[in-house]
Amino acid sequence: MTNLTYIEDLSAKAGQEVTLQGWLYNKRSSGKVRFLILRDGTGLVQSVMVKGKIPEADFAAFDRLTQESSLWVTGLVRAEPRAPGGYELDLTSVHPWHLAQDYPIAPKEHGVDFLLNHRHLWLRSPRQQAILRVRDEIIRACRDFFGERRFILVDTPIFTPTACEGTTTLFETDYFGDRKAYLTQSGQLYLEAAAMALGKVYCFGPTFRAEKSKTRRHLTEFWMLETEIAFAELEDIMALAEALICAIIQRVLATRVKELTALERPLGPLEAIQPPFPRLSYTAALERLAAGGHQVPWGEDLGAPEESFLSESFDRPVLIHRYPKNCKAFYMKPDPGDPRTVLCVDVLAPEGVGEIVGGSQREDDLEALLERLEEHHLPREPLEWYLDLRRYGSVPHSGFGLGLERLVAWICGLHHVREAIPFPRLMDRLAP
RNA sequence: UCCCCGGUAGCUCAGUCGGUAGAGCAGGUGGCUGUUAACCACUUUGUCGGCGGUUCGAGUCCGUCCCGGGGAGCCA
Repeated sequence: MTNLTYIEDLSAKAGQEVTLQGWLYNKRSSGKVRFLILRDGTGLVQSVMVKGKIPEADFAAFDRLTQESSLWVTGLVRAEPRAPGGYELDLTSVHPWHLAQDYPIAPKEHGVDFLLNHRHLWLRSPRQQAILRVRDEIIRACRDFFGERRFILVDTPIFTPTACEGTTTLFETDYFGDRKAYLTQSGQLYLEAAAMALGKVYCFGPTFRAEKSKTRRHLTEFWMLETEIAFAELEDIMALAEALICAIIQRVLATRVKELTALERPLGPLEAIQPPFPRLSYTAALERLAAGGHQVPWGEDLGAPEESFLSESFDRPVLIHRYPKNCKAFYMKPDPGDPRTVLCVDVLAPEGVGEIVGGSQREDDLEALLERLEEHHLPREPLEWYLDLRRYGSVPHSGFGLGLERLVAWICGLHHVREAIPFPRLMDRLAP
C-alpha cells in the first residue's frame, strides 16, 4: 500500500506516489498554493499542495502545522529543477502526528549560549546534522583502517584506580563509599598490556579531563582513538598516523562532500592532504620558530602561539618529534641518539587547528622506567601491574592517541570543538 | 586561577550628554495560484542579570556578586 521512503532516496522514485515521515522544517503560502518543507533526517524536500487538488481537510491542516510538528504525507515525486534536491512532492494527503508548541530555534541567527542551552533541539538543524554525519563517517573510517590492517579492538576501562600520569587533573568519584575511583584520561597503559597479548591493538572511547581549560580546542569529555603496537618503533607509528589521517580524509572526500559543502568547508585544503607529511624534530622546529620571530629556549614546551605558527606554515599536517624529556610523560623512551629528548611525536593539523595526535615509543626497560617514575614523583605500587609488562617478555613498542573532536573540527572547518560532539561537556556546561 | 568582552521583549540587537523602553525576526489576525530565511497590512510581548550606592531622576555613573563568550595557563 504505502511506498514508504526517505528523502535522500526520492530521486529513485520519480513519478511514483510515496509516503514520507518527518518534521516540518518551514512552510510558506501564496494563498491557494502552499508549500511544506519537510525534513526526515536524511534531507529536506519541498512539498506542494494546491487548493482543490487535495482533500479540503488536508489542505486546511497547513494552517495548524507549526515549525517542527511531526507528520506523514503522501504525494507524487516530481523532478523540479528549481528545488535544491532536484525533486519536489505534489501532495495528495497530509497527516499531522503532533503539533509542536512554539519552537524556540527559528531559522534565523542565534547566539552560542542560547543554542548550547537548546543543544537537544539544535541537533535538528541542517548544519549540526551535517557535522554528525561527518563524525560518523570519520569513526567508521578509523574502524575500517585498523580492521583492514588486522588490529584488534580492545576496550579499556573508564573507571581507574589511579592517574595514568600523575600530572593532570582527574575527575574523582566515590566508589562504594570506601574508595575513590577516577574517570580515565587515557587507555594507553591498558592498551600496552593488550598489545603484549595481541600484538596490534586499538581502543576508542571517551576520555575525561578536569582541567579548567576554556578554549576552542578543549572539552572536559572527549573521544580518543588510541593504538598500541608491539615491536613498533617511533618511525613506524609516525608512518601509521600519517596513513590513518590520509585514509580518513580520503573517505570523507569520497562520501561526505554534500555535508562539507553544506558546512561551507572549502575542499581544496583537504584535497591537499597527501603523504608525505613534513617531519621536524623539536630542535629543528625551534630554528624554524626563531626564523619566524618566535624565540623559544631549548627545553621549554611549545605554547599555543608556537603550535599555531608551525601548523600554519604547512599545507598538510606536520609531525614534530623528539621533544625534551622534561616536557613529556614518564613512559616515553629517551632517544639513544640524544638522551635529553624522548622518542615522541605530535601531529599538528594545518589551518591553525593544532595538535590532533600525540604518540611515542614507550620505555621498555624496567630499570629505566623505575628511574623515570622517581623523577616524576609517581608512586610505584599502583603501577606494579604496568611494570610487569617489562618483567615478562618486554619488547619495543609504540602507540599514539588521536583526539576525535579536534579532527572533526578540522575536517568540518569548525571554529570550536563544542560543535564536533553531540552533547559537549565544558568547564561551565554540563547540560543538556 | 589570571586577562579581555558581554548580559535590554521568545530570538538577534540598538538605546546619544543621566530625563521615564525601541527595531527586525518569531508569535497572533487578515491577504496573495510558485514561494525559496517568501512577501504585504495590522498586532501582543519588558524583574534593562541580582543586590547596594550616587542623584530630583539610573538601562546609562560607582561598588559588589552571579551568568555567558574569547584567550592564557594547563592539556598525549
